[in-house]
Amino acid sequence: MKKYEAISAEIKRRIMEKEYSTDSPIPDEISLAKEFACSRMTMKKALDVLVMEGLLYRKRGHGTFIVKSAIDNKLVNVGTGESLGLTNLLKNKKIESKIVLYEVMFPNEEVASHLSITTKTPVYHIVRLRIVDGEPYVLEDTYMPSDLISGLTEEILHFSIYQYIKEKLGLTIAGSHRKIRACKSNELDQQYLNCASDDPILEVEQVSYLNTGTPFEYSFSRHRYDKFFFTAVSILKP
Amino acid sequence: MKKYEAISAEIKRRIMEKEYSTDSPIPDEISLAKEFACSRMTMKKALDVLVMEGLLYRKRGHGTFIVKSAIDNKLVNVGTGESLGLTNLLKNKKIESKIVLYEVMFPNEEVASHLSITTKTPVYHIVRLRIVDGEPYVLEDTYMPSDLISGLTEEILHFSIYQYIKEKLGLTIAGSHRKIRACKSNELDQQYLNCASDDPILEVEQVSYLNTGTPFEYSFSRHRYDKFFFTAVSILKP
DNA sequence: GAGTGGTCTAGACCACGGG
DNA sequence: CCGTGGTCTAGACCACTCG
Repeated sequence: MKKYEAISAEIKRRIMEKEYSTDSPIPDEISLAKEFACSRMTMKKALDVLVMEGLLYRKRGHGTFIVKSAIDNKLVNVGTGESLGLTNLLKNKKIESKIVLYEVMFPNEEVASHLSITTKTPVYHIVRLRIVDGEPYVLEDTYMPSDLISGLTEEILHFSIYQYIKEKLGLTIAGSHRKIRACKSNELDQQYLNCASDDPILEVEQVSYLNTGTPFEYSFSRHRYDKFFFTAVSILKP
Repeated sequence: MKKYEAISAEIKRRIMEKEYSTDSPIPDEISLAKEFACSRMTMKKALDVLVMEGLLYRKRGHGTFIVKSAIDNKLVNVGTGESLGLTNLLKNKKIESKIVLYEVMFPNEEVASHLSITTKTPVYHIVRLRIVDGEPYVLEDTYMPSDLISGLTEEILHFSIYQYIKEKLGLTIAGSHRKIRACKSNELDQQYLNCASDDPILEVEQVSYLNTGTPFEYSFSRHRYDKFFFTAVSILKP
C-alpha cells in the first residue's frame, strides 16, 4: 500500500466518522505530516486525493476544510473514477446480462478509427442487455478488437467483460473518454429496455484504453432515462 | 505564471504542432527537467496536467507517450474543467441571453438544502435562454442567494453572471458538482428551445461552490439534445 | 544492468489572509 | 507579524520492462 493512499484513507475515515469538526479547518499540513510521520509533500498528495473527490477544499491562508454536503451524499465520483463497468459500480445489486447479439465482423470506418485499427481487423460486436435487480437498465453496444480481447465466450458475456480482461487476460485498464448525450429511443431500446416510444435515452459513447494506450473498447451504452444519471465533480484551478 | 503551467503549455504546444513523434515516447522526465531547467518533481507535475487532460499516458519502465486520438479531437475537458459557464466555454461564438424570468423569492426545501441556506433566506430565481450564433441552445433555471450574489442587474444577466461574480464581486469559484440526465421536454423547453414535444432534453443539475466552500448556485441547464453533449475523461488508478 | 516512471524526503521561498 | 497552503528543489530509493 502506498503511503499517501493509506493516509488518505485514514483521513477519509475520520471525516466520515465525524472525528473532525466541519466548522473549523482540519489540522494543518505540517501537523498532519508530523502525526503520520511523512513529509509535507506526501501529506499534500494524500489530501489532494480527497480534494479531487470533493470531500475537502483548501483556503489559502486559512486551512483545509471539510465540504459539509459531501458527508451525507455518497457521491458516485465519475471524474477520476475508481472503476469502470457495471459489475463494479453496483456491487450490492443483482446483475444479469441478456445477450442480444454476439458476432465477429469487420468494423466500419467510424468504429475502426476509434479503436485505432484498420477496417480489415476483425472485431467482436456485442449487444448486451444488463438487468439490475430484475429491471432492464442499460443496452450496451460494444466493439472490441478480437485479437486483443481473445477467448471471449458467452459465459463471460453473461458476467463481466472487464473482470475477464483484468483477471484472465492480465491486461490493465487505464481509463476512458466519454461523451454523454440525450437521444430518442429506437425500436431496439423500446423492445429491450421496455420503454415507451417517446421515452428519451441517456447515451454514453465511450472509448476505453489499456495502460499501453491501446483502445480496446468502443461502446454505446443506452440507459433508461429514469434509471440512470451521470455525476461529475469539477474542480477549477485557482 | 507558474513554472509547471508554463512547461505544461509548451509541451502541449509541441504535441499539437506534431514536434514529437506519436510512435515513440516523448523525452524522459529527467531530460525534460534538464531542458526546462527545473526539478524532476516540477517536470512530473507539468506532465501530470497533460495526463489528466488525456493528451499523454505513461508506461512505467517505458516512457511517456502521446494519445494519438487526442491530437485530432479537440476535447472539451470537463473532468477537471478549466472554466465554468457558457461565456467561457464558447469563446468564439456569439452568445445572447433572453431573460425569461427574473425574480426574488423564498426557496423551497429542496433549493434551500442544496444551497445550504434556510427557506427564510431570499434567493434570486432566474430563467435564461442562451442563444448561440442565433440558435436556441440551453434554458437555464438558476437559484442564487441574493445576499451572497448581490447587485445583479438585467444587464448582467444579458451577459455573464460568472464573470460578474469573479470580476465585480471579487469572489473565487472553486468548482461544482453535477448530475447529468436525460428527460422529456416540457412546455417551457418546447417554447424557448424551439423543440418538438417528443424531443428529449439533456439536463445538467449543478451546485457550484466558492473557494470558501459556500454553495452559490443551484441550477438546471436544459439543453437541446442535438446541440450538446458532455465529455468526461476518466483515469483509473493503477 | 540500464533506463523508465512512481514515490518519498527535508528542506526552501512565495502568496495570501488575518490580527 | 504569523500561520496557512502553493510551488519548487536536489536528491533518494523502489518497481517495472527490456535486452
